[in-house]
Order: sequence, then structure tokens, then C-alpha cells
Amino acid sequence: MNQDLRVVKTKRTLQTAFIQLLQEKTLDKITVSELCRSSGITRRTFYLHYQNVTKYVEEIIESLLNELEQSMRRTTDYRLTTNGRLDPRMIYLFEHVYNNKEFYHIIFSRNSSFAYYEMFYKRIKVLVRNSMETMDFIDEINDFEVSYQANAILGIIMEWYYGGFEKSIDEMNHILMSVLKRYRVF
Amino acid sequence: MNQDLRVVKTKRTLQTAFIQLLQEKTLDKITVSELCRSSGITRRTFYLHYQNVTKYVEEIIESLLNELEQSMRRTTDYRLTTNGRLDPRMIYLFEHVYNNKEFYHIIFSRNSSFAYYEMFYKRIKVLVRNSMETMDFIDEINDFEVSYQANAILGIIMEWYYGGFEKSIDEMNHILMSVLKRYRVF
DNA sequence: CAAGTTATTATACATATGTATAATATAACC
DNA sequence: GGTTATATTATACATATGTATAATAACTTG
Repeated sequence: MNQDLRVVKTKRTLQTAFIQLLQEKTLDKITVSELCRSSGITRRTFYLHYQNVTKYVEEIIESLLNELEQSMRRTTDYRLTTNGRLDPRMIYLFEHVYNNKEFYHIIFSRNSSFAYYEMFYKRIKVLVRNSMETMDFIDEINDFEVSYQANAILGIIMEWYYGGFEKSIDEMNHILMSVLKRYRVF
Repeated sequence: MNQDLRVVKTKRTLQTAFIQLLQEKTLDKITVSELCRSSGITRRTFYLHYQNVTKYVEEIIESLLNELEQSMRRTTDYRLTTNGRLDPRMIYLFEHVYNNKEFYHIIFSRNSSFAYYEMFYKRIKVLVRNSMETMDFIDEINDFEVSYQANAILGIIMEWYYGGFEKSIDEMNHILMSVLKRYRVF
């Protein structure tokens, strides 16, 4: 029992119009009315699916982060030796961010909802926690330590964003690794 | 040449109404119209001073952070010996957050603008940078390292927020110190 | 393919936003 | 204290939001 074809079509045209509008203007200037005008659906239809623009974007960010999780899971095989408190495959994160700049850009935009950042933060926390769990020399995982590490990584990505994502993925990898080494995180 | 008395009065009544409304409902439910109804000023007057509710709140957060900076500057005398990469007086931060919970709450709320978090982040970055500058064994300050440390601290505060600020200031001090010690940040 | 289900539309309404103009009230200043 | 400067108001307008109802169209299922 799949989703109704009409719904699929509606969401598809909505997505196309949204991506299009995002290239013309910043997210905070995109209204429900305009989004519906562009995609040729009624506002009523939009509200039957989403509460507002923010909730709509949350769904987009959600699938972006699902994709991130998938691509990080895939890299498990290639993962470096984990001889410390933070799993070095965390660096594969930079790859996904760089390849999806335009969406991660939304998360860090001044006019965006904090909800997007929170979603990102919570995902990274899960990754950090999972990573710590695989390290047998850690007796007990401290929630605050997880938050500390997770948000620290987001700090580096945020700085990358402020610099217009000019640094390459490799440079970012190197930067993170050198900071982690300095603090003997692993 | 001080500010016009009329302006002062307008902003004062606005502030009173805002604080009042904040106790009745969450920030995202507070509209310009309602804020003006409550404070007895015209919407036109509001728009002569601020672009929208978010910009208005930004001004409030701005002065909150100014106050934070002041109170941290005052603690310079009492500061602990800085024998490492991060100034331990950073812990006085918790005091200000706890004593102004209701405002810091705004910063971390899902429906808030990311602008508030950004403001907080940038202030903490300045503190971290200043702190690193006083440590003579640091040859050159790395921007990404500053972002890493600054946001890491925000991660701990955010976790405190998610726990409803239940932990005491002293507990938070202890938590931060033990994490910093583990990573030999100082 | 027909019957039943449900997504979408047309239309409307109360309220909110952001901007504009002219009139009025209030503060600043000499 | 009277004049000048300007903050505030009253009113209005085009557009946006979120919700509601009944009618229509499109899809699903047997």
C-alpha cells in the first residue's frame, strides 16, 4: 500500500518549485502563497500536508540527514582504526556536507529556524555516542561529553560555512584531525 | 543628547508587555499585533523601531549578552590560574545562564530564529579567543580551534537546557572541568 | 471497468504583516 | 514659554496566514 499517486505528484511539484525558488531568493522570503503559485497547487492542499514553510523544510532536512546517516554507515568498512575516544570516520561527514552545501546552508542561515540546527545536532550526537560505544576502554558514556564533542564538530562545520565552504574536504579532514590530536580525543 | 523621552517610554512599555506575554505563551505565538495591543502602542510605531518580532528579540538578546560579557569581565580578578589552552573562568558563564534562564531559553527554543544562537556563539568565540591569547605557550591561534572550543561549550549549555536547567551551577562547573581535564584542554 | 475512497480545488473569512500619508501630540531647545 | 523638531497616531491598502465547507477530480480496489 504505497502513497497515493496524487500525493506523490503534489510533493514532487512542490519540491521542484521549492528548489527553483531557493535559487532565486533566500529561504525566509519564500512564502506558502508563492510556493503554491509556483507549483500550481492550492494553498489548501499545502496546508493539508504541512503546517507551514518551516515544517515543510524540516521534512527536507530530515531526509538530508537520513542520507547523511546512510552514507556514514556505508563507510564503516573503510573506517580507520579507532584507537581513541572519537571515531575517525567522523571525517566522512565533511564529504556529505560539501556535496550538499545548498541544503546545509539552510541550517546555518541567520533567518532559519533553530529547529534545523537542533535536528543536525541530535544526529551528530547519535554518531558520537555510537562511536564512543565501540571504544572498549570507555567504561561509562557521559551525556555532557557527548554533547560537548558533537557540538564541537558542528562548530567546525559552522566555521566552514562562514568561510563560504572555500576549504576543501581534505583540508577540513586535516583541520579536524589536528584539533582532535591536540586534545588527544583519540 | 540622550534618546527622546517618547522613545524611551515606548520601548519601556513594549518591554513590559513582552515580558508579560512571554509568561503567557511561547515566543513564536507572540505577534506584532498582539504585542502592540498589550502595550497600547500602534503597530506603526513598532515598525518605526523594529523590522519584526525577531529583530526586536535580537535587541533583547544583544543586551543580555552584553550583560554576560560585563559579568565575566568582572570576574577577571578572581580568575583561576590559566595553565592551559582554555581559561577556567569560562565557568562563570554558567552563573549568568542560570540567573537568566528565561532568556537563554529563547535562544535554544525550536521555534526561535537561528540568529539568537549565532549571536551567542559569536560572543563565546570572542571569550575563547581572548582566553587563548593570554596563554603565552600558544604560538598561533587557529580559527577552527576557537570555533571547536566555543561551540563545544555551547553544547554543554544546550544539554543543560534540555535537562530543564535542573543541574546546579556548581554541578555544571564540575562537569565542564572534568571534560576539559579529560581532553587536557588546560 | 465500475464503485468507493480520498486528494485536490474553489471560494470565503478573520486575522496578521509591512508599508504609506497626513494629522496630531509631545519632547527638545533657545 | 513659545517655537521647532520629531515621535506617535489614525486610517488605509495589498498581500500573507491559517482554517472551514462543499464540490470536483483523480486514484485505488475488487
